[in-house]
Amino acid sequence: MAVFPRPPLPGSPRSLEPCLSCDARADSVCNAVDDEHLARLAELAVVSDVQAGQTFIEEGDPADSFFNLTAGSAKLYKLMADGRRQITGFVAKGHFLGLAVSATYAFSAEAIEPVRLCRFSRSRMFRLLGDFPALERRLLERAATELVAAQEQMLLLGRKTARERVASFLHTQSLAAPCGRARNSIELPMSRGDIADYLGLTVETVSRTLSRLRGEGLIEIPSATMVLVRDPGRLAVLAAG
Amino acid sequence: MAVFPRPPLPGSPRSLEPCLSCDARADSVCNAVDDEHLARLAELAVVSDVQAGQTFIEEGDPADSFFNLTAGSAKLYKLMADGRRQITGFVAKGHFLGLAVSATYAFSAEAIEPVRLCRFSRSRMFRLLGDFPALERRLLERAATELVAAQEQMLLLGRKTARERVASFLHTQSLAAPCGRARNSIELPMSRGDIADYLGLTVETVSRTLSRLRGEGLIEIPSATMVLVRDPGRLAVLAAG
DNA sequence: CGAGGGTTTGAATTAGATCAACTCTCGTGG
DNA sequence: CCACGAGAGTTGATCTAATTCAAACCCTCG
Repeated sequence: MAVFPRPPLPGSPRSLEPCLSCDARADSVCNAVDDEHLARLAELAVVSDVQAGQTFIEEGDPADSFFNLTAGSAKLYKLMADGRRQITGFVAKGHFLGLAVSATYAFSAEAIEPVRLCRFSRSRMFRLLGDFPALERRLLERAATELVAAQEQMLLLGRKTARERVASFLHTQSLAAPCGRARNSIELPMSRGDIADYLGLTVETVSRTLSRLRGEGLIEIPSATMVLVRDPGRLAVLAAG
Repeated sequence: MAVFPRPPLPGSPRSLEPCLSCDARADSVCNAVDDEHLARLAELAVVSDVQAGQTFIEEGDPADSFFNLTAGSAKLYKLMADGRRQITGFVAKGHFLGLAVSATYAFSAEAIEPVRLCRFSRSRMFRLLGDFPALERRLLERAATELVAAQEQMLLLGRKTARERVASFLHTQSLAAPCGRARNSIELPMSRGDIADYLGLTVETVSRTLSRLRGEGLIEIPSATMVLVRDPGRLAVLAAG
């Protein structure tokens, strides 16, 4: 459970400080803006906290804001009328949200762990973007990166077996590990249900598949939220099909 | 079979003309550049033609070029080692390709119908982009649009039934119809195999599902490459699940 | 006319879903 | 401290949607 040293006061006077000292800055598009101009960005940002389990973007709502996630983690998803859900991604510190061109959000977002985020007015942000080409470039790079990830996920969802999907997921998670964590140790803040909805499977299949991988000595599962990769090589091979 | 009035001569002197008179310009990111500056763009463009069935981007190859598709249509896809294929999108006139941030292409591209395309050196293009913020903005918009489409496709691949997938595909195709075509008439330049690899299904399932939709009076199939939507409303409902 | 794609249809098979039971964990309160 | 309950996770048995295997059926083109 993350604890925030500086609980945000809604409507509190904005200052440059939160941006300069933001520990998500290095991972974020914001670091395309140098210290001296950061104030322009900071005065647009409204910081807010979101509890675990709370939805902070609702698909179909007017897309007024950009978001920058500065702490915690969240899931992005789309829902069908009957409740079927597809999680399109998990996002962590430094991730930028709300690039949508349309007037409404194309997905929902819900905090998995307590989240802190910077909210920017879309219209003001767009105006600002004109003055910061480096920032815009960074956004373009991010979008391109996400597009590549999305294509990889389409391959997974369209063509991989359950086994390959779970292996791919573990493989990707182990690569995306925040540095300074034990090698081959994967933290899974999301539930099995979330993993299932991300991989286009059911909870049961995810659970069974994990158990089987454990039975084969590829991984260990010391607790439900932690996986140790015993054999990264074989896992990678499995993931690739 | 499209016939090009002006067969490109490789190495032919580049002029502004091909850009000014390009009939893909209206659909393309290029129209963010006004007439007087178009020359800057034109001098970077190398026009080339690609036959149907020919691959013009190979996954894993060095990503040296951007492409702008000015005629014809193509499929983008990823392959697994054993030949499984996921088509991540079909692209037509006006589509921009090759935004990848990494040093290599993340997907392959193959012409479905004869394709004409403008090739731009990535490095030169990026340099140029600095002088044309409107162009860069347009790229960002495109990327965002594609990201939204990709999320929709993930929902389809992860959570929709075969019936819903085929209905969604027909629905989307009917919306993306080039204007000036008969309402409710869908041209399908791609094969059943391509559709299957796009929807994460087999050829047989696609064929069976189409037949069933026809049996139910939702569509007509006057030829393999043409579908008439009899009941767009019910199709849309089906597509949504 | 016949060869060879692409497409359609049918029968058998199976990976994963569904349904159902059980376990584990963890927080609450007696 | 332990009993209890609720939710998440696991495991087993059955079922089914879609795949696989197999056989026509078309078009198109030489």
